[in-house]
Amino acid sequence: MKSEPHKVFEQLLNSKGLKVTKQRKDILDYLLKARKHVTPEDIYRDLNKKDANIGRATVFRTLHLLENAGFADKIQFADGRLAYEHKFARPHHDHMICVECSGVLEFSNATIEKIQDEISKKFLFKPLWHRHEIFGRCKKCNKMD
Amino acid sequence: MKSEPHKVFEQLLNSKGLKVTKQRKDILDYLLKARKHVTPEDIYRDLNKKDANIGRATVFRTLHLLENAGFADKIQFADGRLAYEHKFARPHHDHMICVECSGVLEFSNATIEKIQDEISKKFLFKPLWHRHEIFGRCKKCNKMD
DNA sequence: ATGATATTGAGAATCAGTCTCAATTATATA
DNA sequence: TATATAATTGAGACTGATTCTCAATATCAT
Ligand SMILES: [Mn+2]
Ligand SMILES: [Mn+2]
Ligand SMILES: [Zn+2]
Ligand SMILES: [Zn+2]
Repeated sequence: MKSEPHKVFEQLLNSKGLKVTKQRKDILDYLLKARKHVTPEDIYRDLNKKDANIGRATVFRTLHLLENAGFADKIQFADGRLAYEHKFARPHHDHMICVECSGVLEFSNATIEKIQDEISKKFLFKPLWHRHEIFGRCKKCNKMD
Repeated sequence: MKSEPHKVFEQLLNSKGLKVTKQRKDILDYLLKARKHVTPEDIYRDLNKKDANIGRATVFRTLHLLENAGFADKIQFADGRLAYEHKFARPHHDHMICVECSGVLEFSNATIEKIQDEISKKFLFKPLWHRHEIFGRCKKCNKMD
């Protein structure tokens, strides 16, 4: 049984004349099953632990594909590292990122989103996407100092 | 006559047992005079046009120093490039960044800032800094498509 | 002026990400 | 199913940004 996200992804590939490959399916799968934001290197390492070998280039290519299609989003830790999460059946949200443990808390606030749109309009700026990241110390890391 | 920011910077250096060097003064000066967000490479290139030569390493080292001291902030363009601006007598603000021309518009909104703090508190997250960047097309680039 | 110490720039090293290209794979069609 | 065509792949070279190393130099307290 093929999950809904896989179906949707394959429809996208078909509609663009792209091919449904094992690598693309594996990477989407990995993102769907991940419980946290994962780095390209996580994906590369973990998928190569199993059977198949998959190239780094393919990991990056596929992440870009998913991102451009609106199926994945990225966040950036305090040290610059990028991490991805899938967007299937997940509403938009922003992040609080711990500078100690790189733990991520998610939040969303309708008022903030509304004000953003008003500001954009005022400046005649056409917003495409945004990132709103709060860096600090999570509850746990705060206690330990 | 030494400007206030230079005085403050030198106080910081003294208080940390660091030395007041020509390179550090030149880089601060460059930031103070820049009318826009500048990249490390901008600084490196322009300062080397004149007399002195200054190493790339020193540019990065000094930017980190200023950033950690709270005297400079960075933003990141859609393609990942970093740019800096000084924070002397400039209140906090966030950015709208054009994905076409990398032009930057600045905004600040007290309500958004307040809600952020409330959210942080709710999650027992201790915020240190944040970035709120809206990517899209500026008025000019929007017209041209 | 001297000496202790911090700073410097050149260039090597690192790192994430991109590019190249020959071999492989997916898919449409017969 | 076999074939033809075009997209995809992984290895590894390459890139650009940043960091590191270290011997030479500059700063500053004395
Ligand atoms: Mn998230
Ligand atoms: Mn700004
Ligand atoms: Zn933490
Ligand atoms: Zn623009």
